[in-house]
Amino acid sequence: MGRPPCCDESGIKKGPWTPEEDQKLIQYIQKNGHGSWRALPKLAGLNRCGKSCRLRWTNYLRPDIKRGKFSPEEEQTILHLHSILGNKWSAIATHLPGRTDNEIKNFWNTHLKKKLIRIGVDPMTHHPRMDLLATLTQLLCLADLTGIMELRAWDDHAARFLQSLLQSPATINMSSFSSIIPEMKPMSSMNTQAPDTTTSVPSPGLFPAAISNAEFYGVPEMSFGFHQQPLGNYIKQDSTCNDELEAAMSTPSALLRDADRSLGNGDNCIISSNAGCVLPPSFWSEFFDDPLVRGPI
DNA sequence: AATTCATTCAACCGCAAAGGA
DNA sequence: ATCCTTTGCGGTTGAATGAAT
Repeated sequence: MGRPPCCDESGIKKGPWTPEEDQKLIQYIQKNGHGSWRALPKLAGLNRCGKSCRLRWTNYLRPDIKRGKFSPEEEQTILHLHSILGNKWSAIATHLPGRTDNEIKNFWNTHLKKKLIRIGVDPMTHHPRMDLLATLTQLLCLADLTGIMELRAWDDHAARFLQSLLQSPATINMSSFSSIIPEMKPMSSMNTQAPDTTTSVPSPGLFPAAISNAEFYGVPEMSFGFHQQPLGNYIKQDSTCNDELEAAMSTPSALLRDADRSLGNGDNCIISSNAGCVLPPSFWSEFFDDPLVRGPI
């Protein structure tokens, strides 16, 4: 025999709460506090189990609950904390006043997770989807795109970005990124150990230095550090970035647009730096304000 | 206008942790 | 140390709603 469910008593109501039930619960708690949740329903005159009452109060009726859409700042905080804490919704909720763990969990599952997938980032590890990137690079190598590029049907930046990808070895390196975005710091300039790029599967979460830099409340920096090793055949870490690529990646928006064009306006865009770095909040503001990233919500 | 499909989110379930006897 | 009860958490479900056909 397994453990009986908490609400197996006959006649105990389940499902959506009525306004009358809400009122009873609010009035009781305001007058007496919740006390023992198990005892509460009887005392409050509710035909519900204690668990259901607790859930209704903490997720909906509590007076300090904040309602409405999540702000971009809240989005950033959730993304950041999730990259460190994983699916610890209650822990994440403690950093977002007025938001419940349930609300954050729902928001994650219905919006943020999809958004990360759309831009080619694994929502669990917060690393780029290397399988997608590998496929893209293979496709680019297989496809004869010379004609298209000569027609200049795309803008120069996109075409040059593609060209640079197709070069073997291509030339992208982290020092170039830091010159593109002024506030961005290469990991190598920080007092940290470089990530282990010999492993094909990146360790979950952010690089240690990025974590230690993250002061949750101020959200001073967001990490954008990825392992580069699986791309090693195509992108060499110790070579220099060409000017065209720098220009193409001058802003997050441009970077995304170019990536999207490279894919032929597909759903998945891939952004990759080939070494760890830390980006300032301003980067992410623009990043997630971009209609291409935001998508139809 | 009717039907189907997709999305959202409140609520539930089961498990684990915490706390008290 | 062990058992039992209560509380909290995370995953999942399904009704309601909106969008597409």
